[in-house]
Amino acid sequence: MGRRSDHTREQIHAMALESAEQIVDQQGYAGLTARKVVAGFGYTVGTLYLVFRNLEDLVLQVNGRTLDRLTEAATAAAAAAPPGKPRIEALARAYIDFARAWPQRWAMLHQFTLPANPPEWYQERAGRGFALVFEALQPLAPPDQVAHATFTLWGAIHGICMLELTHRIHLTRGESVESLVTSLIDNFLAGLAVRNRSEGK
Amino acid sequence: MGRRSDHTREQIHAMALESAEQIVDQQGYAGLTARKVVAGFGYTVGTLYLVFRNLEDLVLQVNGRTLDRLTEAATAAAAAAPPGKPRIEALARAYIDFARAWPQRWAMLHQFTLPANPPEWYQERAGRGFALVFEALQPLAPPDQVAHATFTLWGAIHGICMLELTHRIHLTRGESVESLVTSLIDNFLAGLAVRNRSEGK
DNA sequence: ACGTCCTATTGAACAAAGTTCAATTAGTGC
DNA sequence: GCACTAATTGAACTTTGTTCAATAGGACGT
Repeated sequence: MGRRSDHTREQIHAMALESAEQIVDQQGYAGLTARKVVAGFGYTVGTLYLVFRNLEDLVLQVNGRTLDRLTEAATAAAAAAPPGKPRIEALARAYIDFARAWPQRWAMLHQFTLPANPPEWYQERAGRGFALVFEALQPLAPPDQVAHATFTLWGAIHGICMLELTHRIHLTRGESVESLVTSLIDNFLAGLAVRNRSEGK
Repeated sequence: MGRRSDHTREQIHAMALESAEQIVDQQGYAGLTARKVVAGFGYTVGTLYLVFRNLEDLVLQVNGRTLDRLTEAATAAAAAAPPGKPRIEALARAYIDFARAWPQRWAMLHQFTLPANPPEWYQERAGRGFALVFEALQPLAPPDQVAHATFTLWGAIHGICMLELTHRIHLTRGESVESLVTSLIDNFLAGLAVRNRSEGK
């Protein structure tokens, strides 16, 4: 076949991303191949390289979308919760729910080896989640410690999710991710409050 | 060439693991190929399959060794520190130091997709680090909460390490991983103490 | 010394992967 | 209807994991 013009470049670009997401959902990152992606929307392999520099580029963009959706869910959750501790808990919950709803896309975020110099837009998108936690922590920590506490909480919640979702350690008994994260937040915020009180004296 | 008998199967097995580790250190998990591994100690590709079922098997065993070494370092660190909070801090430090010393091997631990049913020995080795934290937390949490607290701390420390080592978020200013982990431990343990005191009333 | 096994090791061969690009063919305009 | 153009193709190349018939070199008996 030759010229078809059934779709614009933008449409092909979008269809490729969606096809890729479907494959990742079903077969994981390891099951993603160039030929499968294009077969998913009725084109052949050469076409993929009209729209992406290479497979790495495609994966990077899929991950970018995943980050966007995660941020979107987290933003909505934060807006619906009252400020203070409930909002922190809502953010954590949103993160857990997202990872559970899209386990393969979430896993790909971490399995993919970023190129040496990740593009600007990717780092920007990855950082947006951080900003959400930062805002939510404002009323709970002294101004000069908010950034520090944000990194700590953010990393910690992520790490706990990882425990469950990689099945690297099997949580027995009542140790759900929810209860782990709840106790982390409880203890961390309680500790933050206590330590500031005693320092204030 | 034909029969050489320069090395026993055990020796070839060991040389392959070492060669693989060297490649991973230099070029990362993505740079690891069957032919490179055997070329590293002067054999050809077929030989690899005499000693490993496939590449996945090899990677699993390399990861097993990495886990062992991490556990070893952590055990030594825990033994050298007095019980209580200092021991927790020593464990965290050992984890951070290890990840910094062997960034590529550490990264491979997480980039590698475990097979559907990971072998028994792998899960056992992955769980040993957990036991160390569990013991160290004994004097700091009520018996029925130690396991819970262990999962929380373990996950949290891991998550914070991930922040730095994947360069997914750049830590600016004074936010070293050390200071983040220290504040996590401080706040978490302080919170644990406070909440238990008030519940005891 | 020599020939005969025997098996450890080889490396050619295959399938499947990413990537490229000359050829092709369906639109577009005259 | 014809020529032109560029969107799309898919064959071709490289590199990968994996297999296995062929081979070469050691061991052993005579």
